[in-house]
Amino acid sequence: MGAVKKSTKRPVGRPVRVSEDESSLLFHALGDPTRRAMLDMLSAGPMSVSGLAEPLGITLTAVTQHIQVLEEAELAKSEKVGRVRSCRIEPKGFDRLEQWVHDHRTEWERKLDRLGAMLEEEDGRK
Amino acid sequence: MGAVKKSTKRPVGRPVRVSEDESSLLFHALGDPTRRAMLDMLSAGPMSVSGLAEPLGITLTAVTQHIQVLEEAELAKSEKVGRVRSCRIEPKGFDRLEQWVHDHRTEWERKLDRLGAMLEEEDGRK
DNA sequence: AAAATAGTGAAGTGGATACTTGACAATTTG
DNA sequence: CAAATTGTCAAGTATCCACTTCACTATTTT
Repeated sequence: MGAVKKSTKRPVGRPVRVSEDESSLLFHALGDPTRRAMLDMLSAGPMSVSGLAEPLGITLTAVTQHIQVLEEAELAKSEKVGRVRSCRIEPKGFDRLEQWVHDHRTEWERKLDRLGAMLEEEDGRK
Repeated sequence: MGAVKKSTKRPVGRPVRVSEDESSLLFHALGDPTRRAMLDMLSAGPMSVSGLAEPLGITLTAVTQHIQVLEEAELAKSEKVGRVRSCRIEPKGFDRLEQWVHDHRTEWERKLDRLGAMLEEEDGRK
């Protein structure tokens, strides 16, 4: 029986998710059209889970799951009053998105300007 | 032999993706930390696939796949010169993100202001 | 031309995700 | 209280997705 070889191989398949950073949570939450539709509905005012579920044509359970994702991203909030869970938009996540856009605009755009200049130079040289 | 019942059941499991809208492509692309890291690297200037792969500690294949996702979202562009594929940032996707944020800010924020007013009213009433 | 470099394509792996169902719990309503 | 309403929990399913490996092609370099 040979010694057990210490596997040097990297694991195959999707890497284990250790802990998700805020940006990933945010973009992931917004990446689903159903969730974006929910946010749009909520932009008209707070709604119950069933109020959201019916026009979307999905089950209450599905809506609850989506709400959870939105809450993790701080794009929505919900609280239970009686037997009804009332959902509403929360601005935090949206603010964070704006912040991200702002931060990266400055960072990338400077480069893009430089790039534009480079391309113009090339064109001129041709 | 009974007639084959026309299944009224909704299909179970993840719905098959038909065609993805631009927003989903965009948010999905940005939802992955590796891809965001790639964009940050590219913000310093164009890089080859292997140039990206090495510091990220993933295979060339993985990088190529990520680049494809970024290209679909119009966040990056790449072209092959000789045996090297040179990748760079493309502004279109980013512009679209800004547009999305802008559109939804007006739409949601109006509501949030109204909501804020309502809450203040409630507090005052209490 | 041989060897090294850079990338591509197809196929596979396993965790994540977007749903469902069905059984149950809690709150209203008749 | 019984029935209806509203939601929750646990578990299951099909698909997606972020990787990998391996075999291969195309371009430099020596």
